[in-house]
Amino acid sequence: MLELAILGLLKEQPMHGYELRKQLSQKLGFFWTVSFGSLYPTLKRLEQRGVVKMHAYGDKPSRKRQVYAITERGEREFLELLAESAVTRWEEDKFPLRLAFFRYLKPEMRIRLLERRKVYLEDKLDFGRASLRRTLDRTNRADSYTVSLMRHGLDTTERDIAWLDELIATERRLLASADEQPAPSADATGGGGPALPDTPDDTPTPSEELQSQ
Amino acid sequence: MLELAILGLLKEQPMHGYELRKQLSQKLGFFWTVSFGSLYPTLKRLEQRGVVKMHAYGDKPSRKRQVYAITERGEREFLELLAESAVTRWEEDKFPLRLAFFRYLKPEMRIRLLERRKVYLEDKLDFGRASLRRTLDRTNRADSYTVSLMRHGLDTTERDIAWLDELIATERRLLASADEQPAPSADATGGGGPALPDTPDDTPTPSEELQSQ
DNA sequence: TTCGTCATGTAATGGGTTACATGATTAC
DNA sequence: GTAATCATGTAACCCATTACATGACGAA
Repeated sequence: MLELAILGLLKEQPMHGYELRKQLSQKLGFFWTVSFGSLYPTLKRLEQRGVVKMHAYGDKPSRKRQVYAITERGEREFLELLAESAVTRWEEDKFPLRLAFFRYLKPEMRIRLLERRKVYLEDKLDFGRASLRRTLDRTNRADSYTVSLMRHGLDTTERDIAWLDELIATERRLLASADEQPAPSADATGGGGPALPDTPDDTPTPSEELQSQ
Repeated sequence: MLELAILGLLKEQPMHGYELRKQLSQKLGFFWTVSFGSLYPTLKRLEQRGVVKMHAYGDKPSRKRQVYAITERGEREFLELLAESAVTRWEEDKFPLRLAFFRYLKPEMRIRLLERRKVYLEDKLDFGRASLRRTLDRTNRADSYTVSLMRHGLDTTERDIAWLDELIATERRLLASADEQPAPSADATGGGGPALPDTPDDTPTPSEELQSQ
């Protein structure tokens, strides 16, 4: 989780730890934060693994500032992490982070991940509905708090799925319009409202990234 | 988290570990599960702390079955845990569990907790809105996935708050009607639809539990 | 001069997980 | 007889946290 986030941010530009954390709080902070006690050791681990490399500024022990940059190996690992590979406990909390870096994936892969997520949520929904039914059957006077909680949970999951459906639909439209006119020029997405322009801030090409190897 | 859940379930009836986990999956499983590797050590810890006590059935090393029951100290600690005390990282994931045991709290305490939760969610909402604004301002073409994610997150939080408001309103109504006729008899909640009957399955008194000391 | 924020780190702890190991009992 | 489920546990690990420690720099 942390590793993916670090690599994703360093991909945009080299940074030192403190700055990294600030960006993390600003860009991903609305659903996740990290402490320094976790960040610094992780950076060292990443450096030893060779996915980032560090350059220290400031000769004195004071005024030190260790700027990290992503390496080529790092770029590769980032994409692997992002796309799937070591996926344990698939989602629930990790998914938003993935989505935040979706622009680095090919549309096909995006759709694949979105649909996987959907399957997961639908399973959750089924399980939740079964739980609710069981709870209501088990006794004529089920605990009202639990019931309310379950209903609200089901509600939320349903909305999550609907949201996913929108994302998937948009993605498909994008894919279709890209097929029509294979020229990778800008504003090919059409005018409509909630389209996904798919253009990052200050990062590589909008249409044809991914898969360094 | 686990401890609260264990105490809450043992409060209903004594059980052995395996059974405990099954109940956990059935009753709270729609938002949380535990592995045995976590459950058994926790039970031992709880026993050493004196909040549960164990009675082993089956003399041979085989056919063993260790039934745990909550102690009086356990009852006290349970209520403390449930009501607040050591509240770090207040909520987000712990709140649903609390709610599942809300019937053991006095209405006043319930309202207090619900409102605290609401404050937390409102802060989150403010923070989220600020993040979104910042993201949209920072560049004319913000990353659409992040934006969509943020909007959906805000949406979800808003609905969470609305749900909380309902719970709070119901709770207040309950409190008001209890004030009118101080007799703690049944069906004093009124007829209406989404009222909270507040009656557990096979647990103590419906209106006047809590605060053993 | 004191406070906030920049900047980096360590140590202890928390709260779980997965994988492994063991063995009895029940259902097919 | 064999597979699923009942039943308990241990060891290694994961991924984070909090609390602590250090020190420079800029602004009030």
